[in-house]
Amino acid sequence: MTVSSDADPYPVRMASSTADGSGTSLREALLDAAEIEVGASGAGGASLRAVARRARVSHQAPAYAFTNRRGMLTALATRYVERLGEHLTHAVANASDRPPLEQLVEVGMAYVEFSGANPGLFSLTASPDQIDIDDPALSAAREASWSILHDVVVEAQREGWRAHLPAEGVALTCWVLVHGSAALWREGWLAAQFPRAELRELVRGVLLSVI
Amino acid sequence: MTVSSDADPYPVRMASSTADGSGTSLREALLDAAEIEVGASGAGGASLRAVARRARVSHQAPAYAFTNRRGMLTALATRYVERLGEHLTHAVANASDRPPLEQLVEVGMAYVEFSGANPGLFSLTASPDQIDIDDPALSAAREASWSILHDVVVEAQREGWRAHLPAEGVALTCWVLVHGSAALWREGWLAAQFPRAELRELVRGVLLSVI
DNA sequence: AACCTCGGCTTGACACTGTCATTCCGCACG
DNA sequence: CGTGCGGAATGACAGTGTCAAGCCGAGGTT
Repeated sequence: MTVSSDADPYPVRMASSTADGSGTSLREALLDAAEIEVGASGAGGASLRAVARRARVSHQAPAYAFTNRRGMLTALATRYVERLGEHLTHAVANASDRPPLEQLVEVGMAYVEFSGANPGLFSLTASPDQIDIDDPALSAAREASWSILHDVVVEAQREGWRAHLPAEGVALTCWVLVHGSAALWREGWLAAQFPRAELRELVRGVLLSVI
Repeated sequence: MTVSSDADPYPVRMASSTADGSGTSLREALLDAAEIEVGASGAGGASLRAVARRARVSHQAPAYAFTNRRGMLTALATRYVERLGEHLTHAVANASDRPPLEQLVEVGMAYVEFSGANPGLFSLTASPDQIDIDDPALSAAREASWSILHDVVVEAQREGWRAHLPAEGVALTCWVLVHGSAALWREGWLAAQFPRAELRELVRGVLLSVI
């Protein structure tokens, strides 16, 4: 049931110095394994030992690298939020030649699409009992993503859209809309009321009804 | 570390017939225990055996009653959503003498307040890998809660508010707003940008900016 | 060259968990 | 009086997270 017999348990170990840029250190390899594990078994399904097996290291290596299961999942959530930020940045760049309000919709769509493409990681990020939501790196990644949306809102306000409202409040409303849509979809609330609705169309409708 | 020595392991067992209304059957007692457990240890912290110990039954009783850990958590999430519906109903009733738009705000506030008062259960409901989001009872409870909000929206539209838009879409937008606010708050996204903001004021602002 | 040191990883152990299989027991019915 | 039978208890087992200890090779010191 497990692996075939016993063939060289830990085949390769690279120099740990992590100084050169040859390959990512063990932490990155473990996060890669954890991401696959989360994608396959859900947010709570990534066990330290399963990750260790996939990365072909000892069962304690992930716990040593991240101090904790919680630490490992927090690092994974952080990486997800960082990549979310990159995704949003690309969305803004791709729509840079269009009016700011359409850029805003595009950012929102990118947010929802990215969460829909990574349901396990999205749920993990939404599991305060599995990760440390006060982790500094995670908070920094969140702020980076937030600032992207915030800048687009400021740009739209410069064109007169809701210019009389504070940018933080407007950006928060937009953030709430896209995050709420993604969360409701993921959690199954929309299956009954909107059975055949595509997430993309649904969010576009919600966004446009407010904008 | 565990319980003190060994004093009569399973003190009381009531007739299982569940026919009369003396006390709730074992299922309800187990759900009570599970709710305490979730409140203390988070959504993922409620183990079958901890629930069994708290309810003073054998370690297998919860699994037998709910077939599964997943089944137990699904039943708990269902009870949360049912109570959420009751809470929303009360909020509507308490604001029945006010204009529909204010009723709408009150329902939204009630939603957020209820989730804030039960953070563990809210997170549980938002954990698709721990519960069965397609469970019929859970879906029914969701639809009941949804219909409350939907009715308030219809009432507001009857007064002319967004009367030209489909009620489902408007209600969805409101739902997304309140759920998104509650989720972002719970998941720690707002701690950095809005450090001293109270959830209640924050949601009121978001709701009013859209309405 | 021999020795030490130390960080990164492994090994071993333990309590705890979810689930399967089996057993127990009170109660309605023949 | 048996006698099923269903709800619950007991036993067992593989997995899991984490603590503690051991290993081992690279780098410095003498």
